[in-house]
Amino acid sequence: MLHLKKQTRLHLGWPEDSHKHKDKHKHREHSHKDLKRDKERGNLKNGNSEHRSSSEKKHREKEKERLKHKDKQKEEKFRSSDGKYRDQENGFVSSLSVKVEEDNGYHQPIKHEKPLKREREGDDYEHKPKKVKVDHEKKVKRRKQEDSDYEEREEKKPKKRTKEGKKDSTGGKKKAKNEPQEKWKWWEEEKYTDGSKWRFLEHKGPVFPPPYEPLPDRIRFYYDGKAMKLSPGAEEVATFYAKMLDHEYTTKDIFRKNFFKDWRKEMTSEEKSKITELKRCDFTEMHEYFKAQSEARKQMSKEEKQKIKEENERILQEYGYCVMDNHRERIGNFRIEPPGLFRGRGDHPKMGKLKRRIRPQDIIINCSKDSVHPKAPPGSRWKEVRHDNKVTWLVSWTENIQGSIKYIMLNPSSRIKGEKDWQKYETARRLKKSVERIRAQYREDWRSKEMRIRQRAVALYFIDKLALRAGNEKDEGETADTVGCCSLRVEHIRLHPQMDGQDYVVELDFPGKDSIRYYNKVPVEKRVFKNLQLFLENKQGKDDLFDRLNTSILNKHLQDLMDGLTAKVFRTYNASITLQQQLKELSSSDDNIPEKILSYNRANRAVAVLCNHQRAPPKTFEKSMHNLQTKIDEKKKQLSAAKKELKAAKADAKTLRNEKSKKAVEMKKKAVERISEQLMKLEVQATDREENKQIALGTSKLNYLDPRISVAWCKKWGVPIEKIYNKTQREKFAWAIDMTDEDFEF
DNA sequence: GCATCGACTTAGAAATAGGACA
DNA sequence: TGTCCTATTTCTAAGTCGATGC
Repeated sequence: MLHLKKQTRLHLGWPEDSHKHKDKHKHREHSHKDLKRDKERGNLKNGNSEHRSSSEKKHREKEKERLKHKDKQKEEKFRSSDGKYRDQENGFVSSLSVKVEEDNGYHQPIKHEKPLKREREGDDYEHKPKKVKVDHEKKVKRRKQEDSDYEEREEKKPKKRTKEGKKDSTGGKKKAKNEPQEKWKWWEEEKYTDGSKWRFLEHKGPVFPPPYEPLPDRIRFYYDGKAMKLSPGAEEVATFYAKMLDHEYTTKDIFRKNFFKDWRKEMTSEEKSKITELKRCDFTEMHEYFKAQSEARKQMSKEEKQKIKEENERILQEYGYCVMDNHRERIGNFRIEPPGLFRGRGDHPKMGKLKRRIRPQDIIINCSKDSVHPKAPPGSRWKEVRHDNKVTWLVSWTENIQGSIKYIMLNPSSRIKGEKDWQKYETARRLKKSVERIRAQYREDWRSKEMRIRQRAVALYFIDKLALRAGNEKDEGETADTVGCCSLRVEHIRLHPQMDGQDYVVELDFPGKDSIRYYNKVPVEKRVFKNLQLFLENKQGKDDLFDRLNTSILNKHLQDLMDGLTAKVFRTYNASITLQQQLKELSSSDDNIPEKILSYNRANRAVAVLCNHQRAPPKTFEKSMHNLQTKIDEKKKQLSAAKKELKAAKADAKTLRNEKSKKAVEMKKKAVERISEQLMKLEVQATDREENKQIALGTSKLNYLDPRISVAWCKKWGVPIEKIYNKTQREKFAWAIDMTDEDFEF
């Protein structure tokens, strides 16, 4: 059983490994600290474990025992202190002021405009009985039928657009809210097979951030201690910095340097000649002003807050939805990113640079030719309006930091996202069928005569076993120095023929995505170890470990092994299969709902550890733990008092020997049991929270775990789905919730 | 074969909402 | 009713991977 202990990296289901290295693979730790913890607490149960304890009772006793002796030692930090990786300490960021949009020539929500044309979900859609799969022929037939339906519908469109649209301007949301049963089951329909993403797309375009509002005259900027009025352009950029004064970013040299350089570009020549050093600038008055503003916002009356809320809701209704193929779908991010200072993660060479304001002439609109095109704000034009139904985005622009394209796309609850998500898990399930063959293949390849094949095989082993990311090459100097599997360098790996009583231990230590540190010591098979030794020969720290490999080569090979297979499918597969295995092992019919949920969270946590999903400990973590501890202490006192009372009652019963006193004993006994139970729950909660301190569950839940596993589990064990998925998550996974039976197997 | 681009998914932090509690 | 926490939502950076062009 998985005991109440710190989570360690799981051992995935590896038959070949287990028969060859049974004992060694027990220790697939996540870090030094986990290694230590494991030693202290025994290993996390793994998928192949032969030591599954059968009794839940035993488990609970052990749990209690462990809790009693819980090691209070502070956790060793995941991150190294050499500044190479992201410091996850949260700094405070002063929030931007919220302003009501004004007409500045930019797009802003316009009241009482012609309402968005909306055809209710299901208007034309013929509801079909629930089913999980449709066979191919049927699918094609259906899609064809739909296409002709579509054409018919499209013909009717213009009329509806003007008439019905107006009539239905505000009713849509209410209707949707009141009648959730009307939700469109896109998963019962056919997918497009021609590569197109939609047939009809209509939307209102993006919402621009409010224009810059100059500071009141009383708020001054000081240079060399002297007040100085800045030009509006320079002042705006200065406010970006002023707002971040409390943030750790402003202590970083690169950030300051980049900011100052870009700021000077916005200055008048006079300002430029005066302001030559950042350290002589004093933004504190501005900073205080924004802090006061944010405070004032918090102090707003209920009515004021309500008004803002209503206004936001109105904007959401108007701009937050589009019509795609006859269905009103929620847009994910319909607001244009406001200007500010770039917050790159880790040691990002561009942090602090000015992220410029996006104007309508920067924007490309994508919509149907025959839709009502979004209007550019008065006095402006879009860069382009195109009609590309081979893509899913509605709006795009090029950002000025990396020169990359940003998009406005649909919400995860939309058909277009959901279909893709579903497909992703189906690919992972196909991998399940092929994984043994693929593993056998790469094991064979470890012995290849060709170096490139050996490298490919060892890299794939890491991707499979450790759920590493592929690791594309990155532009040096343009982004933070992070790596994935294929881009690992010599400096990221150490080989230990023997370590902590284990043979062939590989120590991995590198900055991964978002500069999150990956640290792991893992015993590998001898052949892998020998290969790694070979790869390292005559190389320096900065050299690539896999110099004959890149993600393109790897993915091409994977494509040959299985249709649709890429490196990231392994992460999805291993995450989902781990969840399923863990849920099987941890769930017990003896458990009550909270205990079952705890098991679920543990299974989820096992995946998060596997995928190295870390988070900064919440700012209030220590405090909240302290509060919980206080509750526990109080409960303990209560328990000892109850025990005393029980003892006294027993003594009474012994002397009195009557029914009443016997009853009293029973009552007191029950009280003791009840309080014990409550205490245990609190302690479990504390452990759960402690275990979660630096682990983020959300990412895996949202992106890696086939929701059907969770839905099936909920159904099987009678756990309400709401306990596992919140509203947003239920919307995203509506397809899985609707189609999954309790016997679903990933 | 490579560099670059474009589209899309995955990611943690920050902002905000809302519920528990005094 | 206000305050404090936690949970949820929003935001946008940072990945993956296929297409394209030379």
